[in-house]
Amino acid sequence: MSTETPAKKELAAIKGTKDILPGEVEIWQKVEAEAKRLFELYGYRELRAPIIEPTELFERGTGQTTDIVTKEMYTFTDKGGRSNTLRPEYTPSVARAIIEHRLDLQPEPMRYYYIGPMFRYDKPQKGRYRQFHQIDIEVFNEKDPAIDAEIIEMAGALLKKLGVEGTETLVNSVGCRVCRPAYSRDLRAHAERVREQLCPDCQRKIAANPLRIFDCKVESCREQARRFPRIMDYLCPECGEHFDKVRSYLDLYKVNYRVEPNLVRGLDYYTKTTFEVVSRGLGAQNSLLGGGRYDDMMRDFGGPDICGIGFAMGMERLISILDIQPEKKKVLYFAYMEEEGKKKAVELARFFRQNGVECLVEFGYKSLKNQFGRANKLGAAWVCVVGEDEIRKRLYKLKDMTAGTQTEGRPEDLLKIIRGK
RNA sequence: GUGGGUGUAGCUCAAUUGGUUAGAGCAUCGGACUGUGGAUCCGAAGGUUGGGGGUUCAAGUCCCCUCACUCACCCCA
Repeated sequence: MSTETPAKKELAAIKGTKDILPGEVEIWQKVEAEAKRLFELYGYRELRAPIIEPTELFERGTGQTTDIVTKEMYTFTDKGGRSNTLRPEYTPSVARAIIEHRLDLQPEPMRYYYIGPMFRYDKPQKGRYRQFHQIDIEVFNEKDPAIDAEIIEMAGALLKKLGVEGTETLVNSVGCRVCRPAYSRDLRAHAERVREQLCPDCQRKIAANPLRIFDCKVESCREQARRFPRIMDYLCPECGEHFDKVRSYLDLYKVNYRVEPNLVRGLDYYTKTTFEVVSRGLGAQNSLLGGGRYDDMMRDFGGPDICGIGFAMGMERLISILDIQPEKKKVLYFAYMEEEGKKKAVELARFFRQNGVECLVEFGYKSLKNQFGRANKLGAAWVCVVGEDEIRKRLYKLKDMTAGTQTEGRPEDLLKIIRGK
């Protein structure tokens, strides 16, 4: 609105978003590569859905009553008057894609993974951003409890592969449409009876989300919560048996986990199994990944009656606790003299690149000393000198910047030296 | 949305009770050094002290507003 606003401010990345710059981006690439490799080992395939979806997809999928839908969505009206939303989570998009393309009629297993940005209009803090990235896993049409255990094991395998330590795996069952209503009713009634002993926050939660009272930090609330009914006592035979089997498969997979009866995920659609991996060192937002089963979503969308299960891992959170050094790149830097040298350097770089060597030719010619200085500063592994003598003899100098040694030879000879390194 | 903390050069930080022209290290660029890097020395550039208003002879410093970052609540990955 004001033209006097300083450019610095105008040009800043918007709140809750950030640039991932060279130097850090290599870590992201590494994590992405490891995740993809691992997921493919379990038979998962990448499914890339759009970043924007009809708003209704999340209203119906994520749930009308969730915080995500009621106050955190980036929603806008397009030129055709349609309401679109930058996806706040990925699961509804996959469900939509399956229905739209009838993937349930294909012979391939419906096991999908995806890595990409999600958007939630939250107030940013440690481990929470408005644009953040998730590694997402979805499996459809596998109702056997073995798959519940398998994806938990797979999540653990990825964390282990990346060297993540100090995590704890929490598992719970939230029941289904048969058994949960009775539990919710009893829990609410129970909380209502002791309303006066609860903090104002929890009094509000009685109506909104009574399960949340379990993790209040106020002592009086904790005291009361200990006497609240437990979901485990309400599970219907089907859910109870399912949960028992999940646990026995987790044991089979040798997964270390803890049953956390108060674990409730913030999305409406979960049924039966829910789980979460938390990590020390993440501050208040200690959930590294969370997921669960959602057996009713597809039917609710008017699609085939097939179940689903999945999890989402927060990449920013994951990377913030990783301690990995990106591999140092081996670069061949060209130092040349005069126009003739520059052209020859370009030509040589083409040869080396075709043979898989990363080359850097910078075009602001200065002194050789200056170019060596640049190469040193950039951490180049080698410098190839292209000057008058070299061009005349067709023998080029190659200096090993670490050892400080220099040899001379034809491009093919130099390539052998570089490869032998 | 609510609350706390912090905003000085690209980065990390100085600047006495409010008192001269806001400094230093690192990084950048140039030079010493015209076919060979790292070291050293010299020099340059870099700031509306986040922005706006107020108090004052005088504000980086005090007050108010605002913005950003950050931590926490709520909630979530």
